[in-house]
Amino acid sequence: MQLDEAKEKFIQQWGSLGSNWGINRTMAQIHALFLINEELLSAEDVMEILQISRGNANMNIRTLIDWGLVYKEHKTGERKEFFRGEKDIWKVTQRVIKARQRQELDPMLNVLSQLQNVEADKKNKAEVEAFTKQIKSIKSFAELADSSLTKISGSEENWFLKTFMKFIK
Amino acid sequence: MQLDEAKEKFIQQWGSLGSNWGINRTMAQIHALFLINEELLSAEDVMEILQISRGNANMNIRTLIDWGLVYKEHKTGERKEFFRGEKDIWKVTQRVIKARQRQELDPMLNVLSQLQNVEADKKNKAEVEAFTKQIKSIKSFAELADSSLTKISGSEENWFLKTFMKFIK
DNA sequence: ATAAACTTTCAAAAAGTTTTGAAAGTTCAA
DNA sequence: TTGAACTTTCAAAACTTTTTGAAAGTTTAT
Repeated sequence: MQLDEAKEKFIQQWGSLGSNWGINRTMAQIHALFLINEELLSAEDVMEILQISRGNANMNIRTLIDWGLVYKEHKTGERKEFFRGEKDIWKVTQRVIKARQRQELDPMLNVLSQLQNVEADKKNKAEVEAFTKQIKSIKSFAELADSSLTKISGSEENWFLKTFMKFIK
Repeated sequence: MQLDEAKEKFIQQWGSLGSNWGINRTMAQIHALFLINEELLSAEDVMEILQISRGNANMNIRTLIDWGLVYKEHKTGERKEFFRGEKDIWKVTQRVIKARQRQELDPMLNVLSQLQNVEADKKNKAEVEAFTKQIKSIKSFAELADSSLTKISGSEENWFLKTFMKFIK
């Protein structure tokens, strides 16, 4: 396979992976581009390489910066902003976990807490009890997942490798 | 909060969680309904409770059965098919992991393998080397994730609890 | 203070995904 | 074998999300 073809294929695959996981395709594609691109790129470069509009490129680069997956950089003598990607796939994983944990798990835990307080009356006592029990079990699990993810996203790669290497036997 | 309101809220939240993670909203809502519903339900019941069409209900119930999150059951004397949900949130997690691993991680690993064989020529030797190195590192990580997930999805809840309890300190 | 060079926003358009419901298919009791 | 009772399919419609690009905003060198 030729290098250009391989790059294209990687970008497409990463894009479709993202889009299957609720991350917009273009954002994932821009991220893929930065993962395999050694040079600094401007917003304009990204627009050209991926054939996307200015607004789209800008918005998604901003989000990638927010997530800590892309860094802003200045070339001396240039007005334009340049960007480079975080290349370390372990750091990438940690930052994606962090962003999505805040976005999804936190609101879920919030709702689950609210749902633990359901009023019962004579008629539906048993049903309310069953509901409350199930919500409690889901909430406990979500809390376990939450702290596991927090631990993972705050730890050194080395710790992770050691732990998981052991644990996958 | 009243029970009905709480159920409704849970179904909505589970639906939006699903839809943020690339699982269609209705499928997640049907799943939520089965998570908190003790009785057997027919396709018709699901249609009525969630106010969705026959085709939609049928298609998503089938997928939930495929994933191992809903079971088909027969009531004696009834022609109609009835369904009940898997209630154990740990089993639910394992089965979701398995389904999505097959759907997403396997194709990704596949593409990454292909991308390791890029032809270099005089001109772009260094660039090809950098690309191959990065792909290799992404692939190693994906393989680690894959085996971790396989281990998790094949293990007992108890093992999981013990391991993670220890590990979150 | 100006204007050139850039970045950001946002409403409308396009693209993508999900849902509907009528029609086709299947199953089962008689 | 029939037909009633159900399940499944699929093309079109509805809905949701993403993308565009022109206009507004910002920054910087002079």
